[in-house]
Amino acid sequence: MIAADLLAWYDRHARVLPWRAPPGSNAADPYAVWLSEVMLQQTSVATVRPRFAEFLERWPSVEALAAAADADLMAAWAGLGYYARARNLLACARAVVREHGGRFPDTEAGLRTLPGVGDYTAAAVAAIAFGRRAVVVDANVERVVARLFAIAQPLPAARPPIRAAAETITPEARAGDFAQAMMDLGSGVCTPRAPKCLLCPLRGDCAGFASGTPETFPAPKTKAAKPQRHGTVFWLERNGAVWLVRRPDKGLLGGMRALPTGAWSDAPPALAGAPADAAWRMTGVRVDHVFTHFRLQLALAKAVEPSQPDGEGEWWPIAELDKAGLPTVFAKAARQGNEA
DNA sequence: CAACCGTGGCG
DNA sequence: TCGCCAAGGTT
Repeated sequence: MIAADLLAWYDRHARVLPWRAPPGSNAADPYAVWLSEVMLQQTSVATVRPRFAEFLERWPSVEALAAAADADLMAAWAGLGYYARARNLLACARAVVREHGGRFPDTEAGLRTLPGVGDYTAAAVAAIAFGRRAVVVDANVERVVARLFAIAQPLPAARPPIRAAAETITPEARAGDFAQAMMDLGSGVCTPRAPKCLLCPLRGDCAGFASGTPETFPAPKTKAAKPQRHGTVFWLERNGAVWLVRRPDKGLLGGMRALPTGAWSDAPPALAGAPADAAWRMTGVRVDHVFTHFRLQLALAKAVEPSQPDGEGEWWPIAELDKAGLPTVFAKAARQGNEA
């Protein structure tokens, strides 16, 4: 009995995580569960742990979060990546307050209508916060199930059979614990490489283990090479302050505060796109950064005492740059721009 | 369906 | 050093 064996293992080995209800308690707060699930999308537990605590202290309820200023929320999310999550987080909190009286929908279908809540998150919140039976499938569950049933097709073709198999082992009772147990198992035992099968409570029911090569499931999807792109980042300084802009809501680093940049191209550019007339100096500093689907190298240009910059922006005190909420690539550029 | 969208840690 | 990977969602 896979679910019973897994739940017994979970009762002994569950990770203690701040967004989980204390052992023996059913007091999961839907707001905290939802917030943690959004933060955990494609983001490691170790990264989320301190940021979750910051958010929950600063915005203890969905009403408090819904009342946050956009700029404050975006700055608080800086460094976590996938910034559409932050925009959707705010839109979702406001929808819950305005359209649902401040209470999260308690069904998978109701949750699924909220911004930033997809199939996985709707199922996870329904199961963990509301005790609903829901089939929760994330990357951990995909791997565990592909091995349990020795599903050999490559992703994403393997998703429908994986989901069908997950459906057959999801219990009616304790569906939230079952989902978290599957994720704990995938994270710590049924790992992508070198799975620890000798520690696994499901070893006896695992077709992948029986095959002798459990680590080959699921077959990986082929990944495209990352192209190299280039651009210029502008450090514009006056009276101990630097000129910052806000990026458009859509696209890369959307909605985030940033240093001005020119357009990006396939080859090292010059000063096109400078935010003001000034005695620009190419510093020779290069800022390298890797995004999900391309590499970027920014050449750092620097100037002081310019004319009034073109367009919208703000002079930000250099001594307080750590409070500006810059995405990592611009935090790196700013640190080097200040020294160059 | 596939492209787009960040970042940090680890082997 | 570098590729892989993570509690995915949107278009």
